[in-house]
Amino acid sequence: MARAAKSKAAAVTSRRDEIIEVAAQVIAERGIKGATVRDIGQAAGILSGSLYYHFDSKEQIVLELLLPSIEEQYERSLAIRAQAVSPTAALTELIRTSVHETAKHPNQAVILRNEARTFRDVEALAPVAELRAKTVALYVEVVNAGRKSGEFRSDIDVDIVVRAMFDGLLGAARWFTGPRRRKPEQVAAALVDLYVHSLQP
Amino acid sequence: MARAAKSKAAAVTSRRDEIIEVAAQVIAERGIKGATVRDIGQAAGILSGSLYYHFDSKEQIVLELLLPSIEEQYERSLAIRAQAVSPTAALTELIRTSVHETAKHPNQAVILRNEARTFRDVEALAPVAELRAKTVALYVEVVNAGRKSGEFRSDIDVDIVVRAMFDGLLGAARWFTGPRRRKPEQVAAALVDLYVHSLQP
Amino acid sequence: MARAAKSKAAAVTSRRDEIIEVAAQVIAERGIKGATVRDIGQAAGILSGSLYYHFDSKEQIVLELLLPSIEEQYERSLAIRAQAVSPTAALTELIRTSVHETAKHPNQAVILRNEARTFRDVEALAPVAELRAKTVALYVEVVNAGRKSGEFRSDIDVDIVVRAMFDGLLGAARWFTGPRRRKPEQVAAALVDLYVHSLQP
Amino acid sequence: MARAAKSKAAAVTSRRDEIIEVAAQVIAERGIKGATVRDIGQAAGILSGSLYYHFDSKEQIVLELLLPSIEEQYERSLAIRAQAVSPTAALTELIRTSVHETAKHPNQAVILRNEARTFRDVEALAPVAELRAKTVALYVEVVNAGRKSGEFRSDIDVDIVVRAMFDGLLGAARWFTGPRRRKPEQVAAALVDLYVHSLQP
DNA sequence: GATGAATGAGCTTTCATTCAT
DNA sequence: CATGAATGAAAGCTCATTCAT
Repeated sequence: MARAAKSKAAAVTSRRDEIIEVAAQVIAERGIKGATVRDIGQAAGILSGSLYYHFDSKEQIVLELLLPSIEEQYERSLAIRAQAVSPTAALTELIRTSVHETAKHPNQAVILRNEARTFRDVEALAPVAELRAKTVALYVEVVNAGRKSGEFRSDIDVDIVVRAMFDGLLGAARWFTGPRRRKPEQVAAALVDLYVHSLQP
Repeated sequence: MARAAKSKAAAVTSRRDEIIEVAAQVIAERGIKGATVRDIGQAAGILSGSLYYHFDSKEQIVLELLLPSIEEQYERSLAIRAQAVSPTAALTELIRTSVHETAKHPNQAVILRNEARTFRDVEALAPVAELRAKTVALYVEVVNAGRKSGEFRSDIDVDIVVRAMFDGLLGAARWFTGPRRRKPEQVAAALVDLYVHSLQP
Repeated sequence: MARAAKSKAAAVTSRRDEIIEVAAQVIAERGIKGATVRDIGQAAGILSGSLYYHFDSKEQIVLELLLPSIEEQYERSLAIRAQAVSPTAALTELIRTSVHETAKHPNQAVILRNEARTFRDVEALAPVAELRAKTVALYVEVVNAGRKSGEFRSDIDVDIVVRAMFDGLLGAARWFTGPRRRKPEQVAAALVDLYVHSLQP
Repeated sequence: MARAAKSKAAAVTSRRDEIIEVAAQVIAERGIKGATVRDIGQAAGILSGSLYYHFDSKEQIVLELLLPSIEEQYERSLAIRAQAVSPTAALTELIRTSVHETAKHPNQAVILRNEARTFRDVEALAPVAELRAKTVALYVEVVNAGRKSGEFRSDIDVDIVVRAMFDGLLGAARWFTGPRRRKPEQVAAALVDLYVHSLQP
């Protein structure tokens, strides 16, 4: 009976989570506008109308599929900055964590990369846009700290550099899907090297 | 009369080009799927149906709006590689040109960045996808040449570095639209510095 | 100058008639609804808008293209009935004339056959429907006369027989267009034989 | 309860079939091009968009509405030819069956008569055109058999006669719709008499 | 007489969403 | 929980028609 209860509880969350996982894949492939609720339903093995038993709207599915992973990422980033012994160590760890997170949730990363405009325009997805902005701001702060401490070059345009870095990180999902795969460590190492090296005097 | 003839000649190409320019802006703002032909028509000051006097389909508008600028960019890239005195000079010039091109056609750049998936999936837009792939390949070749010549570090994953670089360049449109603008030279300099520096031993 | 005037006069009617002839072909091929004014214009070598210099509407083109030939046919039918020495001779001549007329204007015949419904429904084309009805009535009268005179069998349902005959005649255009052509005399003979023979005791 | 189950089972096929039946009527009245999906939806009591829950396209509706009845007719024709004791008997039965089938599905017959061109031109409707051609061919074979056996006159142009016959049969729907109705037996008898009589020496 | 550009109504189709069963 | 059927709004596109040049 403990077993039954457990599997029941598991199943309860599972159905929603299953749908979310499947939706992430479909939406990563076709975009938010391009992925229809029929597509999502079909991939989940139910009719599109049945999705509305689990979710209030398509937007809500998108939100629930993105929010946990970027919240987690943002909180980890906060922790990293708080605990890091130096800006260099902080940035290194931020990049590394970002890449590993992307490897774990490549579909979410793809959506995040491609639909920034949607997050700005669709009311319901504002939290996503907001967390993204906060994450970028955090990167900027770390780089600025490095400039002050002398670890990073001072003759750089921080905004431009950080945005370019961010764009590079957002594209990393490419290495964890489809053909030409890489190991997360490999990608993380390459990007840490690229960006940290470029900031050093 | 020379003047009249001239303005007449200008008007001949003008209507189509006007529409294309306006469409680029609308589509950059809302995406290919998100921008309706009604939106485009309204921005151009005509009814959506009237667009079909000038173009066969929405897809054709997208194609005509993208193809010239990426063709130009690709051909310039070929010329740069052919004429550059060294891989370092070549890469520097590639980045600089890319940024300036982006500054000249920011809407096209935004679309190019956000809709890569669409180019792959929509038959009619295949030429765009193809040119993009060829441009990436050209960057890879230049970086590889630099590694062989010893100008660039040999301990890098070229694919990862070039893709990250490309992602950074594709995002540059952000600095030429909306608020927080930068001068093209400034952005070009920052990105040249970022990427070339990171490749040097 | 007589020549010039003549060729001018000829040209004046010619343009309209040219268009009508070309329209007949296009409409026979694609139907009244299916043939667009663009199609017609293109076949005539002008833009669709230019058709409206010559005609008030698409409907008017259809009307002008059909009316002359069915008016002529109706009047000939009247004359035949008036002059014929017997119902058998009359029917024979009606069928023969109908086939030859069809051979001369196969496109009109095709339209007449396929769009009877349109003539009923479209106000402007009412004259066509009316003339058709009158022609059918004339056939009925001739057959009835033959029954009274004893030349034709009296044990037939005149309405049914005449309609079937008419359907057969309307389909004759098939032998004067496309592949598998026949000579008008051949078709006329075959149909005279078929229908007259079937009416004889 | 048996009753409930039955009506349920009936309802299962019912919705699609209801729509098809209603579409047949609307399309017979206005033609394939002239009948809009809105017309069909309205006649079926739903919005046009809802039709697409049941069918993929308007073309599919047309196909499903025609195919069963002409398939049935073709197969019956095959059976008749196989079982008939003589060409005369075969032709008699072919005509009789055709008329009764037309009486049962007058809307389909009207469409079949008026839209032959459409079946040729619209890819999706090719099966209809094909079956029609095969049916005509079958009639030709039967008449040819009769000529060889001496039952039918040998001095006729078989193609012309059979086509005229076919045109007459296709028009028979007129007697089963609107005013001036006839009983199927009456029409069948009249047409059998007309065509068989005309073929006999 | 003809063109080029546009209108406006209407077309087929798509899609997020709702709801009785 | 899920289905089957529908809604209603909106999408891309077509087409007869108009009109200044």
